[in-house]
Amino acid sequence: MQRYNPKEIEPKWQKIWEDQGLYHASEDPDKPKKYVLEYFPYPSGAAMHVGHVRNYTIGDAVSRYYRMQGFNVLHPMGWDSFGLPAENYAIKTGVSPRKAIDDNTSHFKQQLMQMGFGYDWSREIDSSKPEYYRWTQEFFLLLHKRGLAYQQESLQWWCPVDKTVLANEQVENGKCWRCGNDVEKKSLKQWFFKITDYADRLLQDLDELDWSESIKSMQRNWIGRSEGMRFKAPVKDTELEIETFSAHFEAFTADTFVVIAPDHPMLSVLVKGLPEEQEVLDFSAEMVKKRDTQGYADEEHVEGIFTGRYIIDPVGNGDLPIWVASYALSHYGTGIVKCSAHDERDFRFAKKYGITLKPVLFPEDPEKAKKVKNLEICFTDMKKGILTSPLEFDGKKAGENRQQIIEYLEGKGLATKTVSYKIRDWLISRQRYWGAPIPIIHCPKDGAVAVPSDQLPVKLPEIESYEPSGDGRSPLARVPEFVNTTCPTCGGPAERETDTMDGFACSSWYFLRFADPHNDKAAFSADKAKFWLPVDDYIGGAEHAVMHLLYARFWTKVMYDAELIKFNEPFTTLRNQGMILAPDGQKMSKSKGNTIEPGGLIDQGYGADAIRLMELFIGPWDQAANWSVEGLGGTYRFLNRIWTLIHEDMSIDSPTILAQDAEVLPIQKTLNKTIKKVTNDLENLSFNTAIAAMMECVNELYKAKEQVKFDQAAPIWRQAGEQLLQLLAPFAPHIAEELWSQLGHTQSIHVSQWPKWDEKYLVEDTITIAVQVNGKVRAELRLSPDVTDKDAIAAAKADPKIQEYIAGKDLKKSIYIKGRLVSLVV
RNA sequence: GCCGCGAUGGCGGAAUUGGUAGACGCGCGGGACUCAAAAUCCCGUAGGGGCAACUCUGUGAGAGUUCGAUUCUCUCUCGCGGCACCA
Repeated sequence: MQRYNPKEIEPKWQKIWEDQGLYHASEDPDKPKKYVLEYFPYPSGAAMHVGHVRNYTIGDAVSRYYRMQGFNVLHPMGWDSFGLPAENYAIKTGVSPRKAIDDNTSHFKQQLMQMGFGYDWSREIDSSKPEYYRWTQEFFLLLHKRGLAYQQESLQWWCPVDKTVLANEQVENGKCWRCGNDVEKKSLKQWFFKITDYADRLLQDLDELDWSESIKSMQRNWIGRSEGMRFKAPVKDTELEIETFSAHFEAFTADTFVVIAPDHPMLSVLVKGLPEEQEVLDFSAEMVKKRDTQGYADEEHVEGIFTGRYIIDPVGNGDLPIWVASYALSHYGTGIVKCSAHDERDFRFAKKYGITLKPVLFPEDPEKAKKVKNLEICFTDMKKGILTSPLEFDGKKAGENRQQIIEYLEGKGLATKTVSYKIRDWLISRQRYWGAPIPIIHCPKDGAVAVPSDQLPVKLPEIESYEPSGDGRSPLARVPEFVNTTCPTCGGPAERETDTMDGFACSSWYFLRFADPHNDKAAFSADKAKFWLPVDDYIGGAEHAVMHLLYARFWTKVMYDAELIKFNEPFTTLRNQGMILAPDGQKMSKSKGNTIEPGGLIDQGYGADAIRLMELFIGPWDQAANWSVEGLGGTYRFLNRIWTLIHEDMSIDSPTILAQDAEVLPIQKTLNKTIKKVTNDLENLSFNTAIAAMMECVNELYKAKEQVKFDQAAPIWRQAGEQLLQLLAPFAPHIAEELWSQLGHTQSIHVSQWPKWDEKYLVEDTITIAVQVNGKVRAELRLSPDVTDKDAIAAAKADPKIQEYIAGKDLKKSIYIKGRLVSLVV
C-alpha cells in the first residue's frame, strides 16, 4: 500500500494549483464576492515561524470554504516593503534595500507556498516599486489638495538611533517602537496629515463595525474624546486672555488656582516683563527636559513654580494664581487648567506648595465629608458627590446634574461646551531613504508646491551611501540630481522635498490596489473597487490596533469624501488571531532561540497539512496558545487515519449510487451530522471544534468498518469518503486533493461544491431524556422526540428510580424541556 | 489607576448560549499484533468512597436569581492585553 507521504504529495499539488491558476479571481458578476485579506507582511530576512503561519492558515481556510460555497473569492498577497529594517541592513552591509527586499520576498513567498496557501499571485503587489508608490504619492497630493496635509515646525519625537522623527503612536514608553532606544525632542519642520479633522467620524463609525471589542476600545481610547467646558478668563494687569478646558467641571466653584504646561507656547508671553520671568522660564525648561528624559513616574513627585500672574476668574472665585506645573500637558485641551480640591493631582500640588483649597463637593458619609472639608482626603467622585455650591445646586448630586450645570454655565455666558481629543495629527515625514518620496517642490517664490500628477512618480534615486546625515535631513539631500529641479508653477530653480513618507502611508490603501493591481492609469478603477471592496474578512494580529487600522480608516474616509469610492469603512469584519507562543509559554523570538519554523516541521515529515490543522485545532483561533509538538503528532495521526480509511478501503471502483439500506443508515447519520457541524462551525469560525467533529467522524467510520458488511455498504462508503474529504479540504488542502483524485475525480476538490446535509438523517426515533428531581439527575428515559409534556412527565414519574425519590411526597412542580429533560420538584 | 478579555481534569480545550459538565486531541495506564521494537488498532482515564450496581464532591472564591447556573447579576482574588500625569 502507498503510505501517506506529505513530502511527495504537497509540492506536487502546489505546482498543479499554481499552473492551473486555481486561485485567480476575476470580476464575475454572477457570483457573490468575498474579499478575504491578511495584512501584507514586511518581507524580513528572518524565517516565518508557526505564529505567523496561524494568521495565513485562518485566511486560507476561510477563503477556501467560501469558494466551495459558491462565492467569487479574492484572496491576494503582497509586500509591505518600505521601511527602516531594509535601510539599516543596507547601512550595515552595503546591500541595497532593493536587493535585500527582493531576496527576502522570494524567500518569504516560497515559505508561504510550501504551506499550500491559495493566493492569487497574479495580483502580487510590492509597496516599494514605483508602479505602486506612484499612487501612494497621488494620495498624498489628494490629501494636500483637500487641506489635509500641512507642514509645521514643531518639537518632535526624534529617534537618535534611527535618525528620524516618529509619530506619537510610534513612541512606546519613551522608546522608539522599532529599535527600542530612548527618544528625544527635536524642533523640525515636518509634514502632517490632519487626522484630527476625522476624529469624530473615526469614533462614531466604530459602532457599526464587526470588530473585536478590544480593538474598538483601543481605538476609542486612542481618539480619546471627552466632553467638557471651556472657560475664558482675563489675565490680571495684562491685555491677555487665557482659555482652560475641563471635563470634570461640575465642582467649578471650587477652583482656587490655575496651572499651565511648562512647554506651553503662551508661557513666555505671560511672564514677559515680570521680575521672576527668567526664573520661571528656566525652571519650566528644566521640567520639560526632565519629563522627556526620565518622566515623573512617581506620582508623588509633581513640581511647579508660580508665574507671578493671576486670572480674574469668570465664575467668581476671585483672583486665581497661575502656576506652571509638571503634570500639565500642553497638547491636551488648551494646555491650561483651572484647578481645585477635587482632583488628585491638583490636590497634591496645592498641598505641596501651600495653595488655598476650597472643597464644594462632598460624599454622603458625614465622617468622610468632614475629612474632605478638613482637606485630609481628596474627594473626586463627580457622580456620587453632593454639591454645596453654587446655591442653585446646593444639596444636589453632581452626577445627576451635569447637563443642568452645562446649561447654567452656558446660560450665564461663563463657559462654552467643547470637545477635546487625545488624538493628534499624523506625522508622516521621515528623514530616511527607503520610503516613498513626498511629492513636493520647494520654490523660493511659490513656497511648497505639489508635484503635478502627470510628473509622478517622484522616483527614488539609486544611491551609494544610505547613512543618514544626522542633521535631520534624509540621505536624499545629498543627491543633487534629485534635489535640484524646477518649480512647476513659475519654472524657476527649486528644490525637491527630501523627506520620505511613513510606511503606514503605503499600507493605508493597499487593500484597494489588490482590486486592480496592474492599472497604470489610476490607483484603481472605480468599477473594480466597487466590485471587490470593502474587505469582507480582514485577519491579522492585534499589533495593528491603533496605527495601521486607524490610518487606513482615515484614508478610506478621505477617498469617500473625494468620491473615489462608495464605502466609508475599509474592513467590514476584523478578526484578530491569538498568538502562538513557544511550548514554554514565552513569545517566540530569534533572540530567545525558541522559534519553531514550519519549514523544519515539514522537513521532519509532518507536512503542511498537519501543521495547518494544528494551528487551528490547538484552541479557539482568537486566543493565544502554546505550540505543542506532541499535539502536532496528533493531527498528523488523524490525517494518516483518513489516508488509510480512504486509500485502503474506498478507492475501489464502485458505483456511486446511494444505497438505501438499514446497514448504511448509521453511516448516513454520522456523515450528515458531521457535515452540519463542520458547516456551522466554519460559519462561526469555530475551527477547533470543526476539526474535532471530523476526528469524531473518522472514529465512527472506523467502527462502522468493523460492523458493516463491506460489499453492501460500498457505495455509501465511497460517498462518506468523498464528503469527508470535502469538509477537510479548507484545512488540509493537499491530502484532500490527493485522495479526491485517487477516487477518480479530474477536477479539483477546491472548486467542488460544499456538501449539504439532509435533516432527515438527523431525526432520531427515540431520544434520551434526563430526569431531575430537585435539580439532580436521577434517571434517563428513552422517549419519542415528539412526546407531549404530559406523557414525558408521566413516564418520568413512573420510572422506578424516580419513584424512590418522589414516592409519598408532594409534587410541587413538574417541567418538561423538549428533547432535553424532565424536572420534578418535591 | 482606567479600558478590554479571561480563569473548566495531569495538559490544550468542548458544552446546542439557562437544561445530563469534561466532546476532540495530547499525556498516562492496560490489551492486541510482533521473536522484539517502532508503527498501527482496541479498551480505560475529573476526584473521593464501594467487589459491585451505585453514591457523594466538583467549572478561581463568596453571595444572589432559578425547578435547574460553567452560562445571568453583584462583590472579591488572580492572570493576559492595551492605555496611562488626558484635567
